[in-house]
Amino acid sequence: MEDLAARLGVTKSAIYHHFAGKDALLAEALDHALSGLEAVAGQVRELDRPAVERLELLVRRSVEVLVERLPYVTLLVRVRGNSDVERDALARRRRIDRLVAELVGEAVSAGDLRPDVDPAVTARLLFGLVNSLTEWLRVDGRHEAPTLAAAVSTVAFDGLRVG
Amino acid sequence: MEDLAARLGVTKSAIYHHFAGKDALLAEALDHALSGLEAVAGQVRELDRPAVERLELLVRRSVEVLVERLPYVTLLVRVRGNSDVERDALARRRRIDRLVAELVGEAVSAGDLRPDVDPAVTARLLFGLVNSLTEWLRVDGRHEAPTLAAAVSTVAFDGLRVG
DNA sequence: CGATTTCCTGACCGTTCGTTCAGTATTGAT
DNA sequence: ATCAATACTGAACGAACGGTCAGGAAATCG
Repeated sequence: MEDLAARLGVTKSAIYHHFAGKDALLAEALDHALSGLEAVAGQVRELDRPAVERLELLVRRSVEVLVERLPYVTLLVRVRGNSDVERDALARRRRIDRLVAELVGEAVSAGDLRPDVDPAVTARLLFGLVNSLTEWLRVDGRHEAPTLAAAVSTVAFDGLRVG
Repeated sequence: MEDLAARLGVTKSAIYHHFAGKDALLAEALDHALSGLEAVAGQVRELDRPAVERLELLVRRSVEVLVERLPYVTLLVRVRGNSDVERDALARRRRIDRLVAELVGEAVSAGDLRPDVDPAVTARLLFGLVNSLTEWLRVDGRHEAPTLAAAVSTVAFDGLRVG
């Protein structure tokens, strides 16, 4: 809170004028990440297309949300459940993860995704890949969201190897 | 330190009998992760094989080290550089990342990896994928290291899609 | 203009947490 | 049995940190 206040050029008290406490501040920030991700999840869920296509769209849109709301998603992926607020965020995240797992399962059943890798593992690797962007991405114009989304999608679905 | 002491069933002072301080403890733990990863990096570097093969071997071996030393690698990937010890660890990690980037570059030049994705991005996605295992992996016998290494390698190099 | 709400400061409180240290068992070698 | 090294405990210290509160500018409105 002190660092944050210093960065804002105000005192800690000023922050407490606008937010009930550290937790409330965290909750708002996490909600900004989660609401974006939940929006694309809902959007994808209602789509009347094969599971693979919906999954790929979910991945691409998630990357776009991640780029657009990078600081908030970065915060989200670092949450470990050390407080009620964090546990609530994890619960919301898990709901999205479940959608991913479902789509992977459907896509495997439909014969569009390889069945030789455990679907549960596939789902986790898929979003591990997406979320790993927060480890190095900087919004400096060097990486456009759609380009990055395409790269992630290509690597995940088609692999790095040629031929 | 308090939590740690409690978990060990001793007082905090007992820890300070064996370690100079929190930083020294962290340094040893991080070194245990880094030495393992550096070992496979060195092993791969000396191999006289095509870059793709060396890269794939590096990925598989890294997954095995990650599984074998899970708590330590988990610690490592959470380090952000908030102290000298953490910055030293990051520097060592970056050296390994550079090897990955070099191998990806070579493999692309050799025509074995797709050139339509920025090699720097490819390298980061590749190890983002590997390191994302720390987010959910639990060593409970449900996931054998070689199986997991194969899954990661398959997804990264051949992709999820069939055909 | 005055009144009220909004925004913010500065000082302070209580807790947490890494660390220190004097003293005490425990172990092992001679 | 003696001595010394080793392995701790318990109490305390001090800095860091989240949070509170009385009061004062600054903006807003009738």
